[in-house]
Amino acid sequence: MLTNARLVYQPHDQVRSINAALDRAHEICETANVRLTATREAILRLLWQSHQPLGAYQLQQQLAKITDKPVAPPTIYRAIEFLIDLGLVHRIPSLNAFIGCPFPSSEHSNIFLICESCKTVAEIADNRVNTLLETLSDKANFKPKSQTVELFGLCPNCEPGDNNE
Amino acid sequence: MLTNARLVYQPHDQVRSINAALDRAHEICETANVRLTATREAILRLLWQSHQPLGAYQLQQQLAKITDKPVAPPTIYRAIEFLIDLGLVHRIPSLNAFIGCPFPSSEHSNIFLICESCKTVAEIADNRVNTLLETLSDKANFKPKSQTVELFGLCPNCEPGDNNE
DNA sequence: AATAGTTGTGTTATATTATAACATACCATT
DNA sequence: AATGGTATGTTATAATATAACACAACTATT
Repeated sequence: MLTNARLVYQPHDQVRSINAALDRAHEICETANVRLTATREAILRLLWQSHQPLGAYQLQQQLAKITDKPVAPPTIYRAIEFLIDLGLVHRIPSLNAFIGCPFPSSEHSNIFLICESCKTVAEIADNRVNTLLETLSDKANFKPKSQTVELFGLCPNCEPGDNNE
Repeated sequence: MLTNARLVYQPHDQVRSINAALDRAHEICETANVRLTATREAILRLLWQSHQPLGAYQLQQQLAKITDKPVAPPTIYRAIEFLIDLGLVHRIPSLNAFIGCPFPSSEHSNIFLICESCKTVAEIADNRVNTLLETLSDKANFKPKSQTVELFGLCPNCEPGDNNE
């Protein structure tokens, strides 16, 4: 099982992990022979900085603060699309929002743990889920291509009682 | 495993199954001591008739055809919310659309098989998925309350080659 | 059957999310 | 510096969803 739950739910060295991730993103773009432009990188950074998913218009506002040159929705959506195609960002359909993918490049199954209280989202990848879903699809003669799994509930920090030990 | 896949993917007696389902819906409402008004029932019927999920504005259009008295979005959304709360209808977040639940009242896990070609949606309920997701949540100290699982792919009728035998 | 309380709908306006269409700028290669 | 591809700017608008308040309809009790 692959997960960023510990990272998300506990304090850690944000800057360092983000820089490492950005390096990784640059590599990925180089390999794919596409450009991680300033706007795209800025949006990726914002999404990775936030453990809460951000909507397109939230991203627009945040960008405005940093770059003083306001950016219009189409640009935001185009950058997001670019990042999603590379597997660097995920869309969370039930929230109309986006979040940085903690383990890009790994083939995985997009299981999101969405905290209904603090809105924090962690991600899990687990092959057993894929396997099981494929088995079930098979029985229905359905050929799955991709999937989204969203769990709504309470993260350890918001769960009353025995918190994250 | 509970599923309506066969029903969705193969021709069957629509009218009869819908009437049975509506009877069931009336029962449920009676039990819950709430009212299945004309608008609500009409929307439920439309959703059950369609194996493709319908958006709120599509429902509005379809309703307009039947009732000649046009209904505004808030009414549509209110009816949908009502039906969702009763478990008679599901929202499919990635499509911003709604679909009738084939097995209301059963506690289940909302696994949607969404055909990318014909847009048909079948539903599966399977406890193993729930169990597995609960196990994974546990490891991350996450307490799940509800979930949505969406699979995108091809239904047997759209899958090239060996079709639904 | 009148009343009061609750629930449902009508109505208007508007918020929020997302995209279409076309123009311009940027960047790499020749 | 001309070309072709990629990225962004710009304007307008589509599509989805909700807020706020008024009115109507149903329900239960008198």
